[in-house]
Amino acid sequence: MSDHGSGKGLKRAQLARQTGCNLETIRYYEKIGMMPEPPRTASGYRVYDEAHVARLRFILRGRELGFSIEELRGLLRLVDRGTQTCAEVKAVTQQHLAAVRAKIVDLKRIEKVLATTAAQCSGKQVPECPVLDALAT
Amino acid sequence: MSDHGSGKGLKRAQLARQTGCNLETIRYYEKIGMMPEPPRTASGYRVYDEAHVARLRFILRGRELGFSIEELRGLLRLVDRGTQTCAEVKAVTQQHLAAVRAKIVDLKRIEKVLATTAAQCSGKQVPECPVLDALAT
DNA sequence: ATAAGGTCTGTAGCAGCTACAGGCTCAAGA
DNA sequence: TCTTGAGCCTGTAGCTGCTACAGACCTTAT
Repeated sequence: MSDHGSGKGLKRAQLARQTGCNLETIRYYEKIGMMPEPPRTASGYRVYDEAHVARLRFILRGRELGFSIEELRGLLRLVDRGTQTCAEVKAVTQQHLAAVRAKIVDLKRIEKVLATTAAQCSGKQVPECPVLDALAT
Repeated sequence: MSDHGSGKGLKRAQLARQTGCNLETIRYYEKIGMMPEPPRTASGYRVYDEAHVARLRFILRGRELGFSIEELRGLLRLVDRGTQTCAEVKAVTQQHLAAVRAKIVDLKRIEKVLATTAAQCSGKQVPECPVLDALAT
């Protein structure tokens, strides 16, 4: 009763390899309901198909773009419902885009402080340091 | 045997107010060794002085600038040793600056993808959406 | 005397994974 | 056939940096 890999199904490690996802993360996404529970072999091994590959790719790509799990859950709900509209998806995306832009602004502010402060450092073997002064402010 | 607030010492809530730090975070910083254990009143209340205020401000400012706890621990070790040099501090700072810049680059890339994709959305009540296509890629 | 507030402790929770330990199962070699 | 080693299974603990309780004590005001 062996179910060795010549059929169409993928085992977890194969899915991981195909998508570049960490092995354990796949199980995690299943646990939190982002990935559907796949069918199992008689001995309990998970068996994935192309739809699983596509969904996992979707999730990973979304994460790469910085969507939170909750945001992705929202998008996936729309997709799963099958009645999503471009308008709905666009709204989620633009909200996320705004958050990304805000983060960029924040980091640029930080960058400026760090850069100008570090530029004032003598870099010498002396105890006085403008960075410490800046932090002590 | 009351130790009410007319002396120089601050209680935890007062330190929190003076620094803008969350009440519980102070205890957390103590637990992880970022803040020294302050003296206590006879009944066990923590009593802080100006040095504690300065140190907490240092930590909070560092966090604001995105230094990790470990990075700050490094800086504080240098400071506590009392023999830090400008060169040492500068090294930590520039390393962090590089990380911040890398994050900015990353977010800008993300921003571009999101912006250009969202710009292609019709925003209509139709199921097709370029964002979903982009995610499915 | 008592009620309301502050403080104390330890512990659990958040995001988003990642990494075990301990036990099956499976394919292949001796 | 037996055994070895890899792979899979489960549950749970760890990571970062907090934040928020619960339940017990202390302090202050009335």
